[in-house]
Amino acid sequence: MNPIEHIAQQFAAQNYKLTSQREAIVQVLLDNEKDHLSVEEVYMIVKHSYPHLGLATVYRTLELLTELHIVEKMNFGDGVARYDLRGDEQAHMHHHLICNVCGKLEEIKDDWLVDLESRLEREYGFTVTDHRLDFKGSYNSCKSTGCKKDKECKAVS
Amino acid sequence: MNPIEHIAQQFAAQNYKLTSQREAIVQVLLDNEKDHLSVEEVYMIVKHSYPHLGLATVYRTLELLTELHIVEKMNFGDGVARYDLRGDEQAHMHHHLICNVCGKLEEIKDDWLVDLESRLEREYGFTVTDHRLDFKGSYNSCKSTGCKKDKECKAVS
DNA sequence: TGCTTATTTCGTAACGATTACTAATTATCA
DNA sequence: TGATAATTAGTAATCGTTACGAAATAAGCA
Repeated sequence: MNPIEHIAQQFAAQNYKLTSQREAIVQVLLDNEKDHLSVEEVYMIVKHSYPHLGLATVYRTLELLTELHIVEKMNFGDGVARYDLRGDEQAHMHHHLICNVCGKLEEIKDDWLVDLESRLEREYGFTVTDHRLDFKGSYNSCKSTGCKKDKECKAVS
Repeated sequence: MNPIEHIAQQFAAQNYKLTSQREAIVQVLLDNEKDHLSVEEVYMIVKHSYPHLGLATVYRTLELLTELHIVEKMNFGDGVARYDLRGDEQAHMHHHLICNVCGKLEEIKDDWLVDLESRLEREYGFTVTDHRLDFKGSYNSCKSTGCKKDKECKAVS
């Protein structure tokens, strides 16, 4: 089953319709899976395939996708909400490196925290459903080569 | 040296003055060290000791305290910035538990991530200067007793 | 002490992201 | 088809935050 079909099923399961507008927005997220797009960015991109789509619809759709746990809403302190598609299995394996020099945001998928989470269960009586782990710092290569000019670097702040 | 004096030194070291308004704001933070106050909350509290203090001054002062690394600015997804005094040594030992049931926010000080951070250094060539680790989930006691009525629980969202 | 200059504060206007609202459009289904 | 519900578009309103100009306060110096 391709990703769109899978998402369509998740919509149907909760009695929501995957309209053409919503599908266009989801497609933008799929096409930019590596990024953490803001509403405005999604809006600009989706306009290419769906010129008449309204900004409020992007807000509403991303909110709905968040409720359905198809995307994760995040905030990196730059004043705008950012959204990230997330596979069901990745909830506990999704971390970030944020470079102070170039602003690049790298996503890391690893199961670093499972031990900690079972420890929270034991020692704090706290059952973890989700977590967030961001590291701020700098790539050693950035510090030496002045990576600010690198076009690959996309600042988030 | 008491905390206010220590902070006064940090101000002086960067050629800023610890005015009476700034001192009143810092005192509010010291008095509520366990909480993560928003600007509006600081504003409401500081009015008791300094009725004429303006909202913009609270914004400016908290911004300045952030620059001086005396407080940490955080965002828990409830649409407002929150601020937390932080000791110099705590940068890498400062995590959160956020309860989905009652909204309580618990602060945990532990050195859980030092191993991970040295691993990032080795495997990613990334030097960590700061991190953020939030766990969302629920206290087992909350789930069973309906902790929403507990006055200790302070919602953040 | 007085004068000058820089810093800080105050109140409010402006800004930008987000939400709310109304009318229009589209889908559902009896 | 016709009635009802869901969705969208466009825009006004809201809310947290920032910017701005004028007034107040502090610092430097003759």
